[in-house]
Amino acid sequence: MADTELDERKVKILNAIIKNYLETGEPVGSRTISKYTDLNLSSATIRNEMSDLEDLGYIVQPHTSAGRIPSDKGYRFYVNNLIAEKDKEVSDMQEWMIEKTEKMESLLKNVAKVLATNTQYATMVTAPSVVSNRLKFIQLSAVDEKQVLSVVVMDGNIVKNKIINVDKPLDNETMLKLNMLLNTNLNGLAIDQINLALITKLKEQAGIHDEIISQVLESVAETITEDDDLQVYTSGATNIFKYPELSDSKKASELLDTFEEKQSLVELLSDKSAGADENAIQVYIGDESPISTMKDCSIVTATYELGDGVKGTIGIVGPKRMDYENVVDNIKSLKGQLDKLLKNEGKDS
Amino acid sequence: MADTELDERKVKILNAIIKNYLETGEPVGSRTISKYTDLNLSSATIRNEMSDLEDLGYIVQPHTSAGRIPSDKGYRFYVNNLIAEKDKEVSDMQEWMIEKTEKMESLLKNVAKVLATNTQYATMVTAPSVVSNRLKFIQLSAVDEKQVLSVVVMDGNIVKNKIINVDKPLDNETMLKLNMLLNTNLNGLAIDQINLALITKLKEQAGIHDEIISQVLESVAETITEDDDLQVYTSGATNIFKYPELSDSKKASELLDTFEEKQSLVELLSDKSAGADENAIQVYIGDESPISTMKDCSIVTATYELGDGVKGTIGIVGPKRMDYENVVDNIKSLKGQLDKLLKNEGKDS
DNA sequence: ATTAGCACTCCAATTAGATGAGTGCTAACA
DNA sequence: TGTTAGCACTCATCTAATTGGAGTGCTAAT
Repeated sequence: MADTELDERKVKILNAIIKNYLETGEPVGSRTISKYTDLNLSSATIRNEMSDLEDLGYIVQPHTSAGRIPSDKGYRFYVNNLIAEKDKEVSDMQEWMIEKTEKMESLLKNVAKVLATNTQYATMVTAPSVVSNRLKFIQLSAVDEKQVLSVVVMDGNIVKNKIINVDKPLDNETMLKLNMLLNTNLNGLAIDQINLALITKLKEQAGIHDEIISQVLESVAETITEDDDLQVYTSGATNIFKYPELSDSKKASELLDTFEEKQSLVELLSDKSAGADENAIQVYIGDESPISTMKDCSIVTATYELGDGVKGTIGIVGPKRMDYENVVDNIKSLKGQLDKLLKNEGKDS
Repeated sequence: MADTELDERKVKILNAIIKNYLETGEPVGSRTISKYTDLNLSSATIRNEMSDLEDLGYIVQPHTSAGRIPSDKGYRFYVNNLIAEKDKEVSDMQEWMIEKTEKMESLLKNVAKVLATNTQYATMVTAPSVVSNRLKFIQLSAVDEKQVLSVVVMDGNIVKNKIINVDKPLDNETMLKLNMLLNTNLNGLAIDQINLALITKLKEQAGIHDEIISQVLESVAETITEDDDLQVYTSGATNIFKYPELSDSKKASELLDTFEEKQSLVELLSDKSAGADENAIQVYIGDESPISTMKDCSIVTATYELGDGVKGTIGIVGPKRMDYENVVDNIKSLKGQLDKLLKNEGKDS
């Protein structure tokens, strides 16, 4: 549709306006464009074209007799073209990051940090959602008379533990039996494969200890789903102060608040409403954002995968005039690396 | 010393000035004090006294012909008196918080949050330092051929795990033996009790598996000390926007940065230089702060204990005109609860 | 279709008063 | 001797008026 209403010259001018605005953050006038582009057109001509572009809704004037700035529609046009263009290459950088992959947690923290440093925007990364991730290992151990420790290891060496209280001590034999039972039946299963039938079967086999099994299972489920909703690592939130249009006290405070609160970030990152292609990079511009405190921002998100199921999400929040090109590149690169890193289960330590 | 250079009337006036400034955040003038206090003195007299107080360094004028605001020395005087006065009572509130004590981590997050909500300042809490904390339980398990999972449980149910790579698979028997060895020798020991002699002894007993033992021990040490330095939970950092004197773009950005970076917070919270009494509440006012970005803030910290050794620290950062009284009360109350909660090892779930 | 020229608009920065809270000092008073 | 009233003075803050300049829209000429 854009192709029909914009001729080539308008596209060029629009791009020039946006690029210039991305750099300066100031409204851009006709004279600037007249020189900035290689079109060799006078400012007057540019003015006419700009007037058209404004009518079409791609740019707006903050006030009469100011330059133009891109509207959300303008940004959208720019981004769409950009992504279409860039969808081939996935560069390899930041390899160094992989060294420090001791734990999922520190890995993700690092990812957020690297991304924030590279882009100078605020970033966030969700921990892989364990849905459709596979169990690798389960172990119960008696810590003392009344406490049992359950350790669950998932693919990708995500380890979770939980302490369960029991009424009376479990003897060694029972412990062994339960461990055997759990491992033989559950190993290699994805979470959503643990259904009621399986649970019933397990309980039967546990005999008089069925109650313990159910407690354990409950705790396993709990262990896994627990506060997965809350596992978001953020970094570079204070970068927003680098952009005057976001750093007035009220806006900055609200923004930083949502970054600290994290809950709404989870919702944002797990938002599947808009995007058709699950696997692609999502861009929310201004009002497109599902979070009201980010109406003046743009958000770029992408999901990374592990094994078969969809896993986690990385996201970047910045001003609308963010350097989409750089951001998309960075996210793609990181996404690629995470995919690779997490699928390769041999790698760990 | 303060007693010698300040007579009772000056103290009253100084207190009045500080209290008023705590409320308003505006420089306070002589007329205000003249009415505010029950001294029945004219503004002129107050002016004379204020002039004296300024000479003595307790208050300063932001500029000629403005009211006075407390200097760091003034705050210090106020705080010293305050704490001396309040050192008896430890109130009990926020009992509800205890319910959610599933894990140390979420507990501490909650502590930070509660404190931030109650005080409206920025707060931070360090995880208990495991030095001189006792080992309760160790378990090694083979996850697959090349990976061994080590789980370490400390007093207070702090659980840490780590995956160790091994060259060749360990058979069940060896595993059992190693577990036995580790648990019989190490359980109940504090970290600093695991010395070279003990390690040598363990290795000897492990026979041909001494290398594995040393790997495991290394990993245990690593597991425990790992990034304990980095375990700081913060909350309410954005509260600083509530205080105009801190919320100009530059200051706010720097402050929030140190809160995000966390590393310097660790140093701050583990700073033992100033305070004589380890167990008391520490107050840093303005320049007394070891962190340069907090020169315009005041910081209140306190340590909480578990078992025998010193444990973690809680801290509050706010404007110099913070409500010291409320803050101290809150910290004391929380400190008391944490002490109680963590010492009582029966409680868990 | 493009361009030069010009009047017009409006933001942003500057300046000039005006305001008022607060001080320091002096002189009078109890 | 300590306290108070009075007064001149300072200085941040607020308001309004002034200005400069960037940028536009329109028109007429090329």
